[in-house]
Amino acid sequence: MTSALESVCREAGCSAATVSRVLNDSPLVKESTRERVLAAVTKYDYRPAPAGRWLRVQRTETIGILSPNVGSGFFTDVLLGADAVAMEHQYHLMTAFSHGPEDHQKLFSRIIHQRRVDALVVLDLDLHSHLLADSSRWDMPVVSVCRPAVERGIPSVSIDNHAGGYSVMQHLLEHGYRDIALFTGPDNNYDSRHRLEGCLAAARNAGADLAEDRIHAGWFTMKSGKNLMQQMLDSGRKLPEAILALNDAMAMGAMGVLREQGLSVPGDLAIAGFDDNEAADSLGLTTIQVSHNRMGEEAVRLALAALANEEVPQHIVVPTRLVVRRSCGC
Amino acid sequence: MTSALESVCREAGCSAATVSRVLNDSPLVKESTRERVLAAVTKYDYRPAPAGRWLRVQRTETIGILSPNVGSGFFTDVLLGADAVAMEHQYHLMTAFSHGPEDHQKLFSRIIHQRRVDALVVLDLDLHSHLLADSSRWDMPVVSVCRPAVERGIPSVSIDNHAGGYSVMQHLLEHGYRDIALFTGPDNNYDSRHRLEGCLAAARNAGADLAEDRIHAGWFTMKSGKNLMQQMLDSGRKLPEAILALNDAMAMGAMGVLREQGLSVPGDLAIAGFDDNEAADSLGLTTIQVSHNRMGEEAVRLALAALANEEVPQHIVVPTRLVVRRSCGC
DNA sequence: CTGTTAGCGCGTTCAC
DNA sequence: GTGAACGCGCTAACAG
Repeated sequence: MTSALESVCREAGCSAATVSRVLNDSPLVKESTRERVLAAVTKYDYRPAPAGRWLRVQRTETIGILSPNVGSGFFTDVLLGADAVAMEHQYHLMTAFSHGPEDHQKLFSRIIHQRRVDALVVLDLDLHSHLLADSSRWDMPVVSVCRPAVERGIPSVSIDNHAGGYSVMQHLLEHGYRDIALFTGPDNNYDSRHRLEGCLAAARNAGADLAEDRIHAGWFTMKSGKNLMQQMLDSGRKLPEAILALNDAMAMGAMGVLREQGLSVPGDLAIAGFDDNEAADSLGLTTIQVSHNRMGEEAVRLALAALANEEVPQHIVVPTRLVVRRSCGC
Repeated sequence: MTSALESVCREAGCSAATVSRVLNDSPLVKESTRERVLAAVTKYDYRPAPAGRWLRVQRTETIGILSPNVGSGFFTDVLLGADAVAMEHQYHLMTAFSHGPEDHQKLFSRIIHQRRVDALVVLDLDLHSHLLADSSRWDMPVVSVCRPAVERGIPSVSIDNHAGGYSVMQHLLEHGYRDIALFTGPDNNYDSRHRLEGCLAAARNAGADLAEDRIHAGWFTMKSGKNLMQQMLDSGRKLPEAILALNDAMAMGAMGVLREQGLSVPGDLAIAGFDDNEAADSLGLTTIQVSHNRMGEEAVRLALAALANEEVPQHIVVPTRLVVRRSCGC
């Protein structure tokens, strides 16, 4: 059988090794030879099969991206940033989604243990699970996004949840609101906890006390925002002056219920969120903006640096920014 | 060097060939041997390196997914459906994004010509570009999502834009609205054209004529929805009774402007969209729902079928559904 | 500078 | 049923 490579060798009058050198930009090739080879490569439209290279160099030059969180624009934004950086470095991304915590194990073994990729970026997975137990045996760089896991020796990229919580709370306080209700995420949720701490710190600094029974835990979903709002209305208790939802999805859910009840935002009640998701602008929602794009970029940079055996910072914090719209009363 | 495979062979007292047979579920292995091998595999945690397999079988068992459209939940939904089906069949997805039309060429050559994947699902790319010229030479199954390319011999998955346009328009007409403005996408946009045709058909059937100067072309972005709405207000012309935006993003933009101007929806003006995106529910937007998930699933099914040399349908149309909320006046 | 050789780790004959 | 031998396509090491 006459492969394309053989044809190229014949045409260029050289061996396969030289063709390989030319295609890999080796400096050890005479200019005239290089030109002959490139001409032959073009003529026969020769493209090296990557599997051969993979086998030889023991690398796939592919980065996997694993995520449970695909319902919102968040994932998509991170992915786009990650893709851009991977692209620059001739790397590819492979995506995989866990369809629930039970799936993690299966995914990890398929992706990590099969060594189908060189490094792994993990989005928002609970790395404190048993999977982490043998992280040292993975023998593969893993970067965590949104779940700092420094104590495990896993570099991570996260956002400044504390500062974000602080500044949005501070803004509401500056409006003069004192009776502020908080819709948090699950108690054990990393983002929720840190955002909450930021809020409480801001309240403390302003000499405002947040009543414990004004803190309501939800699930960071639109539906749970709806539920919390509905419960608050049903309780018959006086409404707070403002609601601070620790993510936009819950804020959106709450706004939906208020709209249905004929209550106006911010007329009857101010609202603020956290995330600055796609809908925030059209809803006029005051919120905290995070560059998800940037998170993806930093994550891939960390992964690539680790692959190159460079020193990598253990933890990159991407800054947040308050975006003031009308829902807070501005 | 003592590889994990050698250890397994020694432990199980057999050759590498038998280990391979066991791991590939070959029926030609005695049960007792199989058990010994599996035990050894577990003991040494042996996992075949895929690169060797890829090289041997000339397949990567990976499906690439290529998309320019990552700003909304749409992409994410399709990806999730695609992932689920790929997963079932032990396939992986590799993602790549074109950052503008100039990029397509580069991406195609990296992904298709390098044969890094076995098949390619292309989202929403303009396949009528010059890239299609040599589609027959790709020698790789390509499935198009959102851009039927039957005439090119490329199977595709798309939504029933015509029926969707028809039913949402019909609904507005049933409300009694006659002066209806349309916000369309770019004139050359496939979805926009077909949705528009559906709308016009519905109007025709109802004996309602749509004035040409009530049809405004935008860019399917929130911003362009804002602009069109603002222009309409600035023109001083009497507002229409309803606005039908041919995607939700533009409807959201329009609603944002109306809110700023103190106009109420549907009080002063009814609005409907198309897509049923994430924010549609909280905005109370009447719209057309499409199962993006399903599109991803069908696309991967088509790709896998083509890889198995099965007969594949040339065109799968995913149905749409009218979702009635409050913005239309219901 | 270039060619020859060898081997990456599998799956697959073809003997036995 | 099983093992030995081969080769997938490429690149690193060494020789010249």
